[in-house]
Amino acid sequence: MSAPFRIEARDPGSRARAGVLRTAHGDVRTPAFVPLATKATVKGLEAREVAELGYDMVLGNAFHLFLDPGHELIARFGGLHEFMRWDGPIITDSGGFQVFSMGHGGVADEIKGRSTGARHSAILAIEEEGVRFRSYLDGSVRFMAPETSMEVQAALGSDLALVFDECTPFHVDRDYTARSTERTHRWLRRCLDWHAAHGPEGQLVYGIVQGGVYEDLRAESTDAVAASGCDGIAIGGSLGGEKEQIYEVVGWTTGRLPDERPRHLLGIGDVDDLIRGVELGIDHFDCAMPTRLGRHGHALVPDPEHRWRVDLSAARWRDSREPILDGCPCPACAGGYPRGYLRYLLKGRELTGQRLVTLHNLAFLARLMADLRGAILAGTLGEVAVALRAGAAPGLNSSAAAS
RNA sequence: UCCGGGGUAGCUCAACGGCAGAGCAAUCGGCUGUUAACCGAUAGGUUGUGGGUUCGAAUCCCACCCCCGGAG
Repeated sequence: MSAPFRIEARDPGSRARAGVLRTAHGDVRTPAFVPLATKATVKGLEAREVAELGYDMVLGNAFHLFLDPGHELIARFGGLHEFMRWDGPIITDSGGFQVFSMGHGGVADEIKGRSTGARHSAILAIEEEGVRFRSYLDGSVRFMAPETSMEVQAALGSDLALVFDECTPFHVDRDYTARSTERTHRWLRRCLDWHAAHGPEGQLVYGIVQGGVYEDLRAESTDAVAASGCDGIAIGGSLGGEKEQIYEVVGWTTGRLPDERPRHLLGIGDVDDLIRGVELGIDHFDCAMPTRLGRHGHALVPDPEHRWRVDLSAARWRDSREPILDGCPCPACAGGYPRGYLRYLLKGRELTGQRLVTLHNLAFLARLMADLRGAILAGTLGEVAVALRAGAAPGLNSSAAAS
Protein backbone atom coordinates (compact mmCIF):
# COMPACT_ATOMS: atom_id res chain seq x y z
CA MET A 1 0.00 0.00 0.00
CA SER A 2 1.07 3.58 -0.45
CA ALA A 3 2.94 5.25 2.37
CA PRO A 4 0.42 6.50 4.93
CA PHE A 5 2.47 9.55 5.69
CA ARG A 6 3.24 12.27 3.19
CA ILE A 7 5.58 15.12 4.04
CA GLU A 8 4.46 18.34 2.40
CA ALA A 9 7.11 20.74 3.57
CA ARG A 10 10.25 20.90 5.65
CA ASP A 11 11.61 23.74 7.66
CA PRO A 12 15.08 24.63 6.45
CA GLY A 13 16.17 25.84 9.89
CA SER A 14 15.21 22.79 11.94
CA ARG A 15 14.04 19.20 11.63
CA ALA A 16 10.40 20.30 11.51
CA ARG A 17 8.10 18.90 8.88
CA ALA A 18 4.48 19.42 7.90
CA GLY A 19 2.57 16.54 6.44
CA VAL A 20 -0.56 14.50 6.21
CA LEU A 21 -1.06 11.12 7.84
CA ARG A 22 -3.62 9.03 5.98
CA THR A 23 -5.70 6.63 8.06
CA ALA A 24 -8.75 4.46 7.53
CA HIS A 25 -10.91 7.17 9.10
CA GLY A 26 -9.41 10.20 7.44
CA ASP A 27 -6.36 12.38 7.37
CA VAL A 28 -4.39 13.90 10.21
CA ARG A 29 -2.67 17.17 9.39
CA THR A 30 0.70 17.36 11.06
CA PRO A 31 2.28 18.52 13.20
CA ALA A 32 -0.69 17.81 15.41
CA PHE A 33 -1.70 17.63 19.02
CA VAL A 34 -3.86 14.64 19.90
CA PRO A 35 -6.28 15.12 22.80
CA LEU A 36 -6.65 12.25 25.25
CA ALA A 37 -9.82 10.22 25.24
CA THR A 38 -8.30 7.64 27.55
CA LYS A 39 -11.57 6.14 28.66
CA ALA A 40 -13.40 6.70 25.37
CA THR A 41 -14.17 10.32 26.07
CA VAL A 42 -12.27 13.56 26.02
CA LYS A 43 -13.29 14.30 29.59
CA GLY A 44 -16.23 16.64 29.68
CA LEU A 45 -16.67 17.03 25.94
CA GLU A 46 -18.72 15.47 23.20
CA ALA A 47 -16.86 13.98 20.26
CA ARG A 48 -18.48 16.52 17.99
CA GLU A 49 -17.11 19.37 20.05
CA VAL A 50 -13.57 18.02 19.81
CA ALA A 51 -13.86 17.87 16.03
CA GLU A 52 -15.25 21.39 15.95
CA LEU A 53 -12.17 22.62 17.76
CA GLY A 54 -10.15 21.50 14.76
CA TYR A 55 -8.82 18.16 15.95
CA ASP A 56 -8.37 15.34 13.47
CA MET A 57 -7.47 12.54 15.90
CA VAL A 58 -7.97 11.50 19.53
CA LEU A 59 -6.20 8.93 21.68
CA GLY A 60 -7.87 6.06 23.52
CA ASN A 61 -6.21 3.67 25.93
CA ALA A 62 -6.16 -0.11 25.61
CA PHE A 63 -5.37 -0.69 29.27
CA HIS A 64 -8.28 1.28 30.65
CA LEU A 65 -10.77 0.09 28.08
CA PHE A 66 -9.60 -3.50 28.63
CA LEU A 67 -10.57 -3.19 32.30
CA ASP A 68 -13.71 -1.19 31.71
CA PRO A 69 -15.98 -1.65 29.84
CA GLY A 70 -13.89 -4.37 28.16
CA HIS A 71 -12.84 -4.51 24.54
CA GLU A 72 -15.34 -7.29 23.77
CA LEU A 73 -18.21 -5.00 24.71
CA ILE A 74 -16.85 -2.18 22.58
CA ALA A 75 -16.38 -4.63 19.70
CA ARG A 76 -20.06 -5.52 19.97
CA PHE A 77 -20.83 -1.87 19.35
CA GLY A 78 -18.80 -2.04 16.19
CA GLY A 79 -15.58 -0.69 17.65
CA LEU A 80 -14.41 2.38 19.48
CA HIS A 81 -15.37 4.82 16.71
CA GLU A 82 -18.99 3.75 16.86
CA PHE A 83 -18.99 3.37 20.64
CA MET A 84 -17.81 6.90 21.36
CA ARG A 85 -19.27 8.40 18.20
CA TRP A 86 -15.97 9.76 16.90
CA ASP A 87 -15.65 9.04 13.22
CA GLY A 88 -12.18 10.47 12.69
CA PRO A 89 -8.84 8.78 13.24
CA ILE A 90 -8.15 7.20 16.62
CA ILE A 91 -4.79 6.23 18.03
CA THR A 92 -4.79 3.77 20.92
CA ASP A 93 -2.09 3.54 23.52
CA SER A 94 -1.03 0.05 24.41
CA GLY A 95 -1.11 0.11 28.20
CA GLY A 96 2.65 0.00 28.60
CA PHE A 97 2.66 3.33 30.30
CA GLN A 98 0.00 2.21 32.77
CA VAL A 99 2.22 -0.68 33.80
CA PHE A 100 5.01 1.74 34.49
CA SER A 101 2.66 4.06 36.29
CA MET A 102 1.22 1.35 38.52
CA GLY A 103 4.64 0.04 39.40
CA HIS A 104 6.50 3.24 39.97
CA GLY A 105 4.07 5.93 41.03
CA GLY A 106 2.88 9.01 39.22
CA VAL A 107 4.29 10.05 35.93
CA ALA A 108 4.62 13.63 37.07
CA ASP A 109 7.23 12.81 39.66
CA GLU A 110 8.97 10.32 37.45
CA ILE A 111 9.25 12.45 34.36
CA LYS A 112 10.56 15.30 36.43
CA GLY A 113 12.87 12.99 38.30
CA ARG A 114 11.30 13.86 41.65
CA SER A 115 10.09 10.48 42.74
CA THR A 116 11.94 8.84 45.57
CA GLY A 117 11.06 5.45 44.21
CA ALA A 118 8.22 3.00 44.00
CA ARG A 119 5.25 3.38 46.27
CA HIS A 120 2.71 0.63 46.81
CA SER A 121 2.57 -1.26 43.58
CA ALA A 122 -0.34 -2.91 41.82
CA ILE A 123 2.14 -4.83 39.71
CA LEU A 124 2.44 -8.43 40.74
CA ALA A 125 5.05 -9.42 38.17
CA ILE A 126 6.74 -8.12 35.05
CA GLU A 127 7.97 -11.14 33.19
CA GLU A 128 9.07 -11.98 29.70
CA GLU A 129 5.61 -13.25 28.88
CA GLY A 130 3.81 -10.13 30.06
CA VAL A 131 2.60 -8.25 33.10
CA ARG A 132 0.44 -9.52 35.94
CA PHE A 133 -1.27 -6.84 37.95
CA ARG A 134 -4.21 -6.11 40.18
CA SER A 135 -7.11 -4.25 38.63
CA TYR A 136 -7.68 -0.88 40.24
CA LEU A 137 -11.40 -1.41 39.73
CA ASP A 138 -12.09 -4.60 41.63
CA GLY A 139 -8.75 -5.92 42.81
CA SER A 140 -8.93 -8.91 40.50
CA VAL A 141 -5.68 -10.28 39.11
CA ARG A 142 -5.31 -9.53 35.40
CA PHE A 143 -2.68 -10.32 32.86
CA MET A 144 -1.55 -8.32 29.87
CA ALA A 145 0.94 -9.51 27.30
CA PRO A 146 2.02 -7.78 24.10
CA GLU A 147 -0.46 -9.99 22.26
CA THR A 148 -3.24 -9.02 24.69
CA SER A 149 -2.65 -5.36 24.02
CA MET A 150 -2.69 -5.84 20.26
CA GLU A 151 -5.82 -7.96 20.54
CA VAL A 152 -7.53 -5.26 22.56
CA GLN A 153 -6.48 -2.59 20.11
CA ALA A 154 -7.67 -4.75 17.23
CA ALA A 155 -11.04 -5.18 18.92
CA LEU A 156 -11.23 -1.44 19.49
CA GLY A 157 -10.53 -0.97 15.81
CA SER A 158 -8.21 1.97 16.21
CA ASP A 159 -6.57 3.43 13.14
CA LEU A 160 -3.21 3.53 14.78
CA ALA A 161 -2.02 1.10 17.43
CA LEU A 162 0.97 1.45 19.70
CA VAL A 163 3.06 -1.57 20.59
CA PHE A 164 3.15 -2.80 24.17
CA ASP A 165 6.26 -1.49 25.86
CA GLU A 166 7.68 -1.15 29.31
CA CYS A 167 7.97 2.52 30.04
CA THR A 168 11.21 2.83 31.94
CA PRO A 169 11.20 5.18 34.89
CA PHE A 170 13.72 7.87 35.63
CA HIS A 171 14.96 6.41 38.89
CA VAL A 172 16.08 3.02 37.70
CA ASP A 173 19.69 2.37 36.91
CA ARG A 174 21.23 2.05 33.50
CA ASP A 175 21.40 -1.71 33.77
CA TYR A 176 17.66 -2.03 34.43
CA THR A 177 16.94 0.42 31.62
CA ALA A 178 19.08 -1.59 29.22
CA ARG A 179 17.42 -4.89 30.08
CA SER A 180 13.96 -3.32 30.03
CA THR A 181 14.61 -1.71 26.67
CA GLU A 182 15.74 -5.01 25.20
CA ARG A 183 12.60 -6.68 26.47
CA THR A 184 10.56 -3.88 24.94
CA HIS A 185 12.22 -4.71 21.63
CA ARG A 186 11.26 -8.37 21.96
CA TRP A 187 7.73 -7.30 22.81
CA LEU A 188 7.78 -5.05 19.73
CA ARG A 189 8.53 -8.09 17.59
CA ARG A 190 5.71 -10.06 19.20
CA CYS A 191 3.28 -7.17 18.68
CA LEU A 192 4.17 -6.89 15.02
CA ASP A 193 3.93 -10.65 14.56
CA TRP A 194 0.51 -10.78 16.18
CA HIS A 195 -0.63 -7.82 14.13
CA ALA A 196 0.63 -9.34 10.89
CA ALA A 197 -1.46 -12.43 11.57
CA HIS A 198 -4.57 -10.97 13.20
CA GLY A 199 -4.48 -7.19 12.96
CA PRO A 200 -7.39 -5.38 11.40
CA GLU A 201 -7.05 -4.24 7.82
CA GLY A 202 -5.67 -0.74 7.58
CA GLN A 203 -4.58 -0.41 11.22
CA LEU A 204 -1.17 1.23 11.43
CA VAL A 205 1.30 0.20 14.12
CA TYR A 206 3.84 2.41 15.79
CA GLY A 207 6.86 1.01 17.59
CA ILE A 208 8.05 2.75 20.75
CA VAL A 209 11.59 3.90 21.35
CA GLN A 210 12.83 3.46 24.91
CA GLY A 211 16.30 3.72 26.39
CA GLY A 212 15.76 6.14 29.24
CA VAL A 213 18.14 9.05 29.41
CA TYR A 214 21.11 7.12 28.01
CA GLU A 215 22.26 8.21 24.60
CA ASP A 216 23.63 4.85 23.49
CA LEU A 217 20.51 3.01 24.64
CA ARG A 218 18.26 5.54 22.87
CA ALA A 219 20.33 5.15 19.71
CA GLU A 220 20.13 1.37 19.95
CA SER A 221 16.40 1.51 20.55
CA THR A 222 15.84 3.99 17.76
CA ASP A 223 17.63 1.71 15.31
CA ALA A 224 15.82 -1.37 16.54
CA VAL A 225 12.40 0.24 16.19
CA ALA A 226 13.21 1.76 12.81
CA ALA A 227 14.43 -1.61 11.55
CA SER A 228 11.31 -3.40 12.73
CA GLY A 229 9.24 -2.23 9.82
CA CYS A 230 6.54 -0.53 11.89
CA ASP A 231 4.51 2.23 10.25
CA GLY A 232 5.59 4.97 12.58
CA ILE A 233 7.76 5.65 15.58
CA ALA A 234 6.69 6.78 19.02
CA ILE A 235 9.11 8.08 21.60
CA GLY A 236 8.38 7.01 25.15
CA GLY A 237 9.87 6.39 28.53
CA SER A 238 11.33 8.78 30.97
CA LEU A 239 12.84 11.55 28.92
CA GLY A 240 14.64 13.36 31.67
CA GLY A 241 14.38 15.44 34.76
CA GLU A 242 14.16 18.83 33.14
CA LYS A 243 13.07 20.31 29.86
CA GLU A 244 16.51 20.72 28.32
CA GLN A 245 17.25 17.09 29.02
CA ILE A 246 13.93 16.05 27.51
CA TYR A 247 14.76 17.95 24.33
CA GLU A 248 18.19 16.39 24.20
CA VAL A 249 16.81 12.87 24.58
CA VAL A 250 14.13 13.47 21.94
CA GLY A 251 16.78 14.91 19.63
CA TRP A 252 18.91 11.80 19.94
CA THR A 253 16.04 9.83 18.47
CA THR A 254 14.74 12.18 15.79
CA GLY A 255 18.31 12.81 14.67
CA ARG A 256 18.76 9.25 13.52
CA LEU A 257 15.28 8.20 12.42
CA PRO A 258 14.47 7.55 8.78
CA ASP A 259 12.51 10.68 8.03
CA GLU A 260 9.72 9.35 5.84
CA ARG A 261 7.89 7.74 8.72
CA PRO A 262 5.72 9.69 11.19
CA ARG A 263 6.97 10.31 14.72
CA HIS A 264 4.84 10.57 17.83
CA LEU A 265 6.09 12.02 21.10
CA LEU A 266 4.25 10.37 23.97
CA GLY A 267 2.90 12.40 26.85
CA ILE A 268 4.37 15.80 26.10
CA GLY A 269 2.14 18.84 25.88
CA ASP A 270 3.42 22.03 27.51
CA VAL A 271 3.27 24.89 25.02
CA ASP A 272 7.03 25.38 24.88
CA ASP A 273 7.57 21.63 24.64
CA LEU A 274 5.25 21.41 21.65
CA ILE A 275 7.08 24.19 19.83
CA ARG A 276 10.42 22.60 20.55
CA GLY A 277 9.15 19.13 19.75
CA VAL A 278 8.03 20.28 16.32
CA GLU A 279 11.44 21.79 15.71
CA LEU A 280 12.99 18.49 16.71
CA GLY A 281 10.98 16.72 14.03
CA ILE A 282 7.98 15.37 15.94
CA ASP A 283 4.78 14.99 13.92
CA HIS A 284 2.23 14.36 16.63
CA PHE A 285 1.89 14.58 20.39
CA ASP A 286 -0.58 13.54 23.05
CA CYS A 287 -0.85 14.80 26.58
CA ALA A 288 -3.24 15.03 29.52
CA MET A 289 -2.12 18.57 30.25
CA PRO A 290 -4.67 20.77 28.44
CA THR A 291 -7.71 18.78 29.53
CA ARG A 292 -6.50 18.15 33.06
CA LEU A 293 -5.46 21.76 33.56
CA GLY A 294 -8.85 22.78 32.27
CA ARG A 295 -10.67 20.70 34.86
CA HIS A 296 -8.37 22.11 37.50
CA GLY A 297 -9.27 25.63 36.49
CA HIS A 298 -6.08 26.64 34.71
CA ALA A 299 -6.45 28.20 31.28
CA LEU A 300 -3.77 28.38 28.60
CA VAL A 301 -2.84 31.93 27.67
CA PRO A 302 0.02 33.47 25.69
CA ASP A 303 2.08 34.23 28.77
CA PRO A 304 5.51 32.57 28.74
CA GLU A 305 6.39 34.21 32.05
CA HIS A 306 3.72 32.15 33.75
CA ARG A 307 4.22 28.95 31.81
CA TRP A 308 1.35 29.85 29.47
CA ARG A 309 -1.17 29.40 32.27
CA VAL A 310 -3.55 31.42 34.36
CA ASP A 311 -5.38 30.10 37.42
CA LEU A 312 -8.94 31.18 36.83
CA SER A 313 -10.13 30.05 40.23
CA ALA A 314 -8.07 32.72 42.00
CA ALA A 315 -10.10 35.27 43.93
CA ARG A 316 -8.55 38.12 41.97
CA TRP A 317 -10.85 37.32 39.05
CA ARG A 318 -13.97 37.63 41.18
CA ASP A 319 -15.00 40.89 39.53
CA SER A 320 -13.22 40.46 36.23
CA ARG A 321 -15.37 40.96 33.14
CA GLU A 322 -12.57 40.06 30.74
CA PRO A 323 -12.68 36.87 28.69
CA ILE A 324 -9.88 34.32 29.20
CA LEU A 325 -8.20 35.60 26.05
CA ASP A 326 -9.32 38.58 24.05
CA GLY A 327 -10.21 37.65 20.50
CA CYS A 328 -10.03 33.90 21.11
CA PRO A 329 -12.68 32.14 19.04
CA CYS A 330 -13.22 29.26 21.48
CA PRO A 331 -16.69 28.64 22.99
CA ALA A 332 -15.63 30.14 26.33
CA CYS A 333 -14.15 33.35 24.95
CA ALA A 334 -16.36 33.85 21.93
CA GLY A 335 -19.30 32.97 24.15
CA GLY A 336 -18.47 36.07 26.14
CA TYR A 337 -18.02 34.30 29.47
CA PRO A 338 -16.18 36.64 31.81
CA ARG A 339 -13.37 35.41 34.05
CA GLY A 340 -15.47 36.36 37.05
CA TYR A 341 -18.18 33.95 35.94
CA LEU A 342 -15.70 31.19 35.14
CA ARG A 343 -14.06 31.66 38.55
CA TYR A 344 -17.44 31.39 40.20
CA LEU A 345 -18.27 28.20 38.29
CA LEU A 346 -14.88 26.63 38.98
CA LYS A 347 -14.97 27.42 42.69
CA GLY A 348 -18.42 25.90 42.83
CA ARG A 349 -17.14 22.85 40.99
CA GLU A 350 -19.70 23.34 38.32
CA LEU A 351 -19.19 21.10 35.30
CA THR A 352 -19.83 23.97 32.93
CA GLY A 353 -16.77 25.80 34.20
CA GLN A 354 -14.54 22.80 33.69
CA ARG A 355 -15.98 22.21 30.26
CA LEU A 356 -15.48 25.78 29.15
CA VAL A 357 -11.85 25.90 30.25
CA THR A 358 -11.18 22.50 28.69
CA LEU A 359 -12.67 23.77 25.43
CA HIS A 360 -10.52 26.87 25.64
CA ASN A 361 -7.32 24.94 26.32
CA LEU A 362 -7.88 22.52 23.49
CA ALA A 363 -8.78 25.36 21.14
CA PHE A 364 -5.60 27.14 22.18
CA LEU A 365 -3.41 24.14 21.40
CA ALA A 366 -5.24 23.46 18.15
CA ARG A 367 -4.38 26.97 16.99
CA LEU A 368 -0.82 26.64 18.23
CA MET A 369 -0.33 23.52 16.14
CA ALA A 370 -2.10 25.07 13.17
CA ASP A 371 0.24 28.06 13.40
CA LEU A 372 3.29 25.82 13.50
CA ARG A 373 2.04 23.76 10.58
CA GLY A 374 1.16 26.85 8.60
CA ALA A 375 4.55 28.34 9.29
CA ILE A 376 6.37 25.24 8.11
CA LEU A 377 4.33 25.27 4.90
CA ALA A 378 5.03 28.97 4.46
CA GLY A 379 8.71 28.65 5.29
CA THR A 380 8.43 30.97 8.27
CA LEU A 381 8.76 28.61 11.22
CA GLY A 382 11.80 30.39 12.60
CA GLU A 383 10.02 33.72 13.04
CA VAL A 384 6.76 32.19 14.12
CA ALA A 385 8.44 30.10 16.80
CA VAL A 386 10.20 33.19 18.11
CA ALA A 387 6.92 35.11 18.23
CA LEU A 388 5.05 32.30 19.95
CA ARG A 389 7.79 31.85 22.51
CA ALA A 390 7.68 35.58 23.18
CA GLY A 391 3.97 35.42 23.92
CA ALA A 392 2.20 35.89 20.59
CA ALA A 393 -1.32 34.52 20.75
CA PRO A 394 -1.67 31.48 18.49
CA GLY A 395 -4.05 32.01 15.60
CA LEU A 396 -4.64 35.62 16.54
CA ASN A 397 -1.39 37.23 15.56
CA SER A 398 -0.56 38.21 12.01
CA SER A 399 3.08 37.32 12.51
CA ALA A 400 2.06 33.73 12.99
CA ALA A 401 0.98 33.31 9.39
CA ALA A 402 -1.94 30.94 9.28
CA SER A 403 -2.22 28.63 6.31
C1' U B 1 -39.90 39.58 81.33
C1' C B 2 -39.25 34.25 81.96
C1' C B 3 -37.44 29.37 80.10
C1' G B 4 -34.17 26.84 76.84
C1' G B 5 -30.18 26.67 73.23
C1' G B 6 -25.89 29.14 71.55
C1' G B 7 -21.48 32.80 70.93
C1' U B 8 -14.28 29.08 69.23
C1' A B 9 -10.19 30.92 62.36
C1' G B 10 -13.47 34.98 57.04
C1' C B 11 -17.87 31.04 57.11
C1' U B 12 -20.06 26.30 59.16
C1' C B 13 -18.71 23.61 63.20
C1' A B 14 -15.41 20.08 66.55
C1' A B 15 -12.81 19.77 71.09
C1' C B 16 -16.65 19.63 77.19
C1' G B 17 -10.78 20.26 83.23
C1' G B 18 -4.84 18.69 80.46
C1' C B 19 -0.62 21.17 73.79
C1' A B 20 -7.59 24.77 70.35
C1' G B 21 -8.76 21.26 65.46
C1' A B 22 -11.48 20.10 60.75
C1' G B 23 -14.13 21.26 56.24
C1' C B 24 -14.91 25.30 53.11
C1' A B 25 -12.95 30.23 51.75
C1' A B 26 -7.85 32.74 51.19
C1' U B 27 -2.64 32.57 49.58
C1' C B 28 1.20 29.79 47.25
C1' G B 29 2.93 25.56 44.72
C1' G B 30 2.11 21.26 41.61
C1' C B 31 -0.26 18.58 37.44
C1' U B 32 3.49 16.08 30.63
C1' G B 33 1.52 7.92 26.70
C1' U B 34 -5.26 10.80 32.83
C1' U B 35 -7.37 5.33 38.40
C1' A B 36 -6.97 12.63 39.39
C1' A B 37 -13.88 17.95 38.44
C1' C B 38 -7.23 16.35 41.65
C1' C B 39 -2.84 16.69 45.01
C1' G B 40 0.41 19.34 48.42
C1' A B 41 1.92 23.49 51.46
C1' U B 42 1.16 28.11 54.10
C1' A B 43 -1.45 31.61 56.70
C1' G B 44 -5.39 32.48 59.78
C1' G B 45 -7.28 32.39 67.38
C1' U B 46 -6.64 37.34 73.97
C1' U B 47 -12.30 30.65 72.46
C1' G B 48 -18.37 37.40 73.26
C1' U B 49 -16.78 40.65 77.89
C1' G B 50 -15.35 40.96 83.05
C1' G B 51 -14.49 38.36 87.41
C1' G B 52 -13.99 33.62 90.25
C1' U B 53 -12.65 28.21 91.35
C1' U B 54 -8.29 25.19 90.00
C1' C B 55 -1.49 23.24 89.56
C1' G B 56 -4.15 23.98 84.94
C1' A B 57 -10.44 26.82 82.15
C1' A B 58 -12.89 27.13 75.38
C1' U B 59 -14.65 23.52 79.07
C1' C B 60 -16.87 24.48 85.94
C1' C B 61 -19.22 28.96 88.84
C1' C B 62 -21.10 34.32 88.90
C1' A B 63 -22.37 38.82 86.34
C1' C B 64 -23.02 41.31 81.94
C1' C B 65 -23.46 41.79 76.37
C1' C B 66 -25.20 39.75 71.83
C1' C B 67 -27.90 35.85 68.59
C1' C B 68 -31.76 31.92 67.86
C1' G B 69 -36.09 29.40 69.47
C1' G B 70 -40.34 28.89 72.91
C1' A B 71 -43.62 31.00 76.55
C1' G B 72 -46.00 35.36 78.14
